[in-house]
Amino acid sequence: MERAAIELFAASGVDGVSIGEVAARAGVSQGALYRHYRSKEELAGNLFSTAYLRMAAELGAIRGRGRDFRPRVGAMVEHFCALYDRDPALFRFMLIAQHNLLPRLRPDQRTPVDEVAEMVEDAVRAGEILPVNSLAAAAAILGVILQTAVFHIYGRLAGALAPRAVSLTRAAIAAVEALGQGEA
Amino acid sequence: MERAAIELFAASGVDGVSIGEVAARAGVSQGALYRHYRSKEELAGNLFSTAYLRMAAELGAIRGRGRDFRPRVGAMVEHFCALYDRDPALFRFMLIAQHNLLPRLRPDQRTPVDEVAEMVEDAVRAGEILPVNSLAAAAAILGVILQTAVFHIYGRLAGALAPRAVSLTRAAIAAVEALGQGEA
Amino acid sequence: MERAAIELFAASGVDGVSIGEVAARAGVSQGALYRHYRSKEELAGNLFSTAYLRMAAELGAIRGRGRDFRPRVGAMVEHFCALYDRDPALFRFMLIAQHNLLPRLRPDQRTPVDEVAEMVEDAVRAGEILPVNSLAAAAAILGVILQTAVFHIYGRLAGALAPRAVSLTRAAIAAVEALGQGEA
Amino acid sequence: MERAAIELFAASGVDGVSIGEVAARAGVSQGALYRHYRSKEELAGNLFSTAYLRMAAELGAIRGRGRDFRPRVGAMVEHFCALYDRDPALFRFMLIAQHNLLPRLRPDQRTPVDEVAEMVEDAVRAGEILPVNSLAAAAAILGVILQTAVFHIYGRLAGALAPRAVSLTRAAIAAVEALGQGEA
DNA sequence: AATGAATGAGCTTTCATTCAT
DNA sequence: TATGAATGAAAGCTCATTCAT
Repeated sequence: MERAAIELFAASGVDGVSIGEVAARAGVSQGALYRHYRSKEELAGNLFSTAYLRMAAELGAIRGRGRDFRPRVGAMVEHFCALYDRDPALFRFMLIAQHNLLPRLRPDQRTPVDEVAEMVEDAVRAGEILPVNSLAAAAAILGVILQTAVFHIYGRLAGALAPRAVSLTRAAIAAVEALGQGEA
Repeated sequence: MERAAIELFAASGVDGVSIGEVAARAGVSQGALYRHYRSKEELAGNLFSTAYLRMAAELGAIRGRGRDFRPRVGAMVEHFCALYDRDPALFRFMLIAQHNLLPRLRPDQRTPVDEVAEMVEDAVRAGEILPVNSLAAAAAILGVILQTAVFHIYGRLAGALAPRAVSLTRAAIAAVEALGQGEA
Repeated sequence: MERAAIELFAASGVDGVSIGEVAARAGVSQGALYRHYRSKEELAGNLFSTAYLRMAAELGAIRGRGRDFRPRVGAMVEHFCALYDRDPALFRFMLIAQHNLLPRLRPDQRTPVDEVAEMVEDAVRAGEILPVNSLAAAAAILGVILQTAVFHIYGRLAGALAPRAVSLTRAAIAAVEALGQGEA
Repeated sequence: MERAAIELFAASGVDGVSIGEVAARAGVSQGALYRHYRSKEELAGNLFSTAYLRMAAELGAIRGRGRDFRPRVGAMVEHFCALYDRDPALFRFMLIAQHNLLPRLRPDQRTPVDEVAEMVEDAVRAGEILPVNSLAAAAAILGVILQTAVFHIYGRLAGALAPRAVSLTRAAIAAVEALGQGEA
């Protein structure tokens, strides 16, 4: 059921898919959906929150596994690539749905953005990189990764994302370092 | 009318806005909209195509004004920042709507992606940067810019985008150079 | 303008044609139609009444030209065939539109049905045919003619209607005579 | 639901009746109609096809029950009269709707016209009547019946149709025989 | 007098949601 | 508990009609 919803939402957007289509693809009745979710909005919101916060937790775990900036960025990039390769529909769903569903998160919930930004702050504190606005840096890191994923989704780039992980990591780090050089 | 539509589409997505709402905000009747656009889809599609292709043309003009890679990237980044600062609603509309509306473009129409990628190819040919997959490089450049804009939209970053143009340019160029170092 | 309306109404029915389509085919603006007719219903009603009452008047004239039953029936049949061959659209319009527009006629207006029925009464009075319900006889006469026209419209019968006039006349008269034999 | 639709369509034509009116008369919601028929056009089309093809099948059965021309015509006429008396709304619906809905039938589907025409061909082959164009003959037979029904619908003739069956049969046969006399 | 943009009511259709079975 | 028919509130769209120019 969740699978059916994610695939359809990824293809047509939440508003572009009816409950009937989700039920049909899931092989259950329309009414059955309402036993698990009180409304379509709750269905979409739950799916998004679950995936988004889980990604945040996984990035948090990566952050907890090491101390050095470069390997941490590398591990995060690899994580994004692995998720994309394993479940492009889920990835696309998150990219599309964030515009409508991000505001539903409670302000205290840790997001992937928070984790990336905090990792940058760690690196600044440790003197590994020049001082930099951590959110601006997070934007650069995520932008490099996500826009590459978008190009894969739209067919501009072919193949799996994982083979690009090394160069994406290098690009993300270079971008952050370049940002820092302006703060002097 | 176009303004009303862009602002509402930017706020709630095309599917999240009814023709009635567009008409009400534009101060005209619903029927009047259909004198100008044959359907809601055509309205959204026209608005998107116009803005998207215009951006491509402007990037193309920038490409035509100079030869050197770094100033060109700088001019493009500034162009994006200026558009964002001048019309954040239009910017947000393009970011949101691309997922549904990009497939409506004819394959022969030049997009911003094409222009950025070609600029990268120019630089490779001129020996200004190491050889690199031009689309991967375009993804890095656009990712750095657009994700920063997204953070502004969501309030993660404050103020205008223009002041960030210089450091964004540096970050974008650094990212592309870093990508090239992997191709050796 | 009237021509355009008749052709379109004949093809799709009055309700199936918009004022805009009539105006477009007539080469005038929509507003211009309202200078001549106060509403679409008046347009359709006027066209129908004019054609229908004119046909009645012409049948009345035929009735006035002779006394004998058989030649009168023949002249009427020929008249129907000629109208069909000259203007099938008008014929089809009358056949289709009567269901909606007949009730708009004033009860005192003489219709084709009245003329045919009265011709039958003349013949009964003159002893040319056995006594018969004149409306039942009119139904037989008109039925033979009109259903043949319908078959031409739908392509079941090909060519012009005029060549069938003689046999249709014979059939119509035979039907009336057969009706009369039951009244004994 | 079907009943409500037939009665309303018979009174005002398919285009003259809204789905809301059908639903109201049927005592269900508008949406409920769409569980059974995908569109108003499908509703009208199904009702027409069902009734029209059923009539064809019943005429076919009559044709199969006997061999001789006159009793067959009589049985068919009686069948039309009985249908009219039992369900004048359905009869009127078929008369009105054929102009729009006949083209929806597949060419291979047998219609009442086919059955009547084939019955005529049988009679010609058996030497019961003079050679005659079977479709022209079918037009005469159907015209005599249907135009009489039309007169009943419009109040020109009163009472039930069944009492007219015998004389209508005589008239129809006489008309066909008269047609044949022209072919010599 | 003619135009054609604008109106607003009404139409067909969809769909999230409910509920009897 | 699961189903799917029914609901009713919109939505997108059309169109007869009006009216400023």
